[in-house]
Amino acid sequence: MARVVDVLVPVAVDTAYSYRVPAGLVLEPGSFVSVPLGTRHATGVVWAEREAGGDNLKQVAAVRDWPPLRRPLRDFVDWVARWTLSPRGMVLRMAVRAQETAAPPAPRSGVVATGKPPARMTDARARVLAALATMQDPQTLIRPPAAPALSLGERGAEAPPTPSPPGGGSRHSAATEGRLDGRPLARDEGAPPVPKSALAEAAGCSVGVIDGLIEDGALALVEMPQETIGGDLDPGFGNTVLNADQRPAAADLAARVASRAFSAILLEGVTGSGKTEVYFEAIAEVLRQGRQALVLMPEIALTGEFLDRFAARFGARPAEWHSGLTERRRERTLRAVASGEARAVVGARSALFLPFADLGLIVVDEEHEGAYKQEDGVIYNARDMAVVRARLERAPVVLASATPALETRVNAETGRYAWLKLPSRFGSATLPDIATVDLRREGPPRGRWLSPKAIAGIEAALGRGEQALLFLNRRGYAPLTLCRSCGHRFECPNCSAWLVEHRFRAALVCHHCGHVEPRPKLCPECREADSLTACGPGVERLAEEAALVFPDARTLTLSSDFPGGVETLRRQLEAAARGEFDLVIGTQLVAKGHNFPSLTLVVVVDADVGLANADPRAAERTFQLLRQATGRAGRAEREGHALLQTWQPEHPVIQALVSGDAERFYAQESDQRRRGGLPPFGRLAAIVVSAEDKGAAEAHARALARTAHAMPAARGFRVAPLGGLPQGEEITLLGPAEAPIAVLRKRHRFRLAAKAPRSADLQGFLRALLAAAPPPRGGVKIAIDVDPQSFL
DNA sequence: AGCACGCCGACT
DNA sequence: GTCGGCGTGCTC
Repeated sequence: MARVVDVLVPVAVDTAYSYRVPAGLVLEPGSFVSVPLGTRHATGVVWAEREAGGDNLKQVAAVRDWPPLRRPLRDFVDWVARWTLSPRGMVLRMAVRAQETAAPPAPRSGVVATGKPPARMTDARARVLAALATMQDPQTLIRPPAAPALSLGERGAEAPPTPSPPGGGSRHSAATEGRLDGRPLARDEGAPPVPKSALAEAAGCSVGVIDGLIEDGALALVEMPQETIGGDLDPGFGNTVLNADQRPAAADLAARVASRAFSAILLEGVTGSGKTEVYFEAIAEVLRQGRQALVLMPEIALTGEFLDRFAARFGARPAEWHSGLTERRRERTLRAVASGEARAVVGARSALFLPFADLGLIVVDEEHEGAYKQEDGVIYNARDMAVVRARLERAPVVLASATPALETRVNAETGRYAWLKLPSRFGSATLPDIATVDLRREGPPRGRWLSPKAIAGIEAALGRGEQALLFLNRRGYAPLTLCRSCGHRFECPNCSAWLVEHRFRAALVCHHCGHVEPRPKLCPECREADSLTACGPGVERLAEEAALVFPDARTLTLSSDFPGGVETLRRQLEAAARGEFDLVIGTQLVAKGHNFPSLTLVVVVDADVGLANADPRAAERTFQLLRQATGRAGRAEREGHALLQTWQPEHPVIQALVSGDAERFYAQESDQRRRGGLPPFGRLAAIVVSAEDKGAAEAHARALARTAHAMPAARGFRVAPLGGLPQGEEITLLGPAEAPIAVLRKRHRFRLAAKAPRSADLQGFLRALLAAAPPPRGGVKIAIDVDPQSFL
């Protein structure tokens, strides 16, 4: 009887294929193998072994010498595939993509002095030798240039050396040497080698000069050990003094890590309460155990500040994982993660699929963030999948947030998650006091957006040498453009949303689908010239007003669509944090990005933005965003204030912000949603919607799409007739992470939405559904009973 | 996801 | 006459 293995291939198929194992080939579940697939070969993973014969099967072509995919990760792939209704191969693809695309690491080399004088001496050559002598002098040497503390690719080379922890210098080499794939290294006995590029920069010459010296025999090129990635972390490096709230929370988390068992914990703490320090203690415990920690971040691009804090606490930076890594760095990081060398990884949601050797903790920072949702391909919410992975790895998972998602709070209230609260700010800082400005009575004059109260507040803050933030979550110049003569409104041809004027770019832009058109001179409807009016403010327009009202203030306007990209944004945020600007104007990215030590006043220019959305989650979202934005004010010894400009000061969200009573707000909010027939939280559903006209149905579906959270494989479901609906109506079914997955039309027909997971499960489910309950006139309402935490 | 096969429009 | 568009269907 021939041996047979079932191999899952990273393509869009759900079943593992069977292959015959040639004699002498050693395979185990998790082994990476090359198998023939159609006309080509693919690298797949052995999912199961069998003894049964299969004579007409193709053969496994080869084994790859990659470390096998461990059981918990294989189980995770299966679980996520079922949950998201995706083919298992597509989920596997996410877990092995790194291996497939990564380039082998480039050998690192550096130069050392041979002591032999060069045949000819020039100015540049002298500078090189002098620079090398300085860089290799043990007196001036703080850390070798291969400093493992510097893990970020582009920055690694030029970043200043970090002081080494006491007794840490030798620890570094001990940690790096043993693990270099067994490759022999030309080790220099005394001075550490210096990379050519670094030496050239230090000497102020080109690499050519160094090559000349090597040619001459004055310098020698030697191989250097690879830098460590995410390793060399010291749990006792920068011990922090915790306050009375933090201490028990940190001890609780550390104990959970020590117990090596699964648990899910909501770590809820107001902005500035020191959540990060608390979960750092859990990471410290992971390091003491010699295991690995994963920290998920919603926006990895803007986490420079976090990396610095991490380095200050543990003596080195963690490994980073996100889409911006180069191929080589990706490969190095992957090896470090798989071998266990990388003890801590900070990453975007894709890091959840990394092949950790021994994962001891997952932290999901800012767990309420929408950025955790993957919206194409395999649709999932990384926050929920993190809980699943943690369970499979038998590790605790910490969900950290100042403003948890409603469903996470419900899970904490019902005891499904443990709940740690940090009620007060760190040190002497207190939460900012929040007041409203009633735009009906004390608003600005027509065409202006800053109320007298806001202006007075800003002037006072600037007068004291403090910073003020104007927060308006609306990009562009004006959200609506209309014709004064005929009333024509500019709408998007694709999605019927208003087109937003961007004056810097001289364009009208749809923020929904990205459609862009130039701003015309004439009204396209009535051909009238100069009749187009901008209505309402965006940050660009606010910047215009601020320049008028505060001509002397150093003002910075930030918006995610400004040219220059992430790097520019990061630099500007850092400059603002250093106090190089008096007045910062920005969209939600300033609410999240950074701490501003001298910021004492936040003016929310239009607190009603977002409240009018059809999105049933609008209130929750607005509460989270404004609480975060206003929380930027007041640090350390200075008191913070916030002003909310609003047309509806009595609105529950505004009231909750002013009173600071989050508890009551969350309670009201979940009550209200239950009464509105929305799925009770903690048991989220895929929803099929229906309404009078197609446009409204779609709008409603889209809004609900933002609310539903996940969908299991076709488990129990209920069908209820709506009745009395017009013929020809479309009904949209929502799936994992709130994506529309199918549109039901008329009677038994349905088509999958563009982004729908293409699994047999889903199609079979829909067919079964429609067969079991033929839609009544007009349509059906389908609620798929989903419990995203049903695994607990 | 790839990659084949397959059946209709404008080009060397 | 063929090169090539991307629609459909399959991969042990």
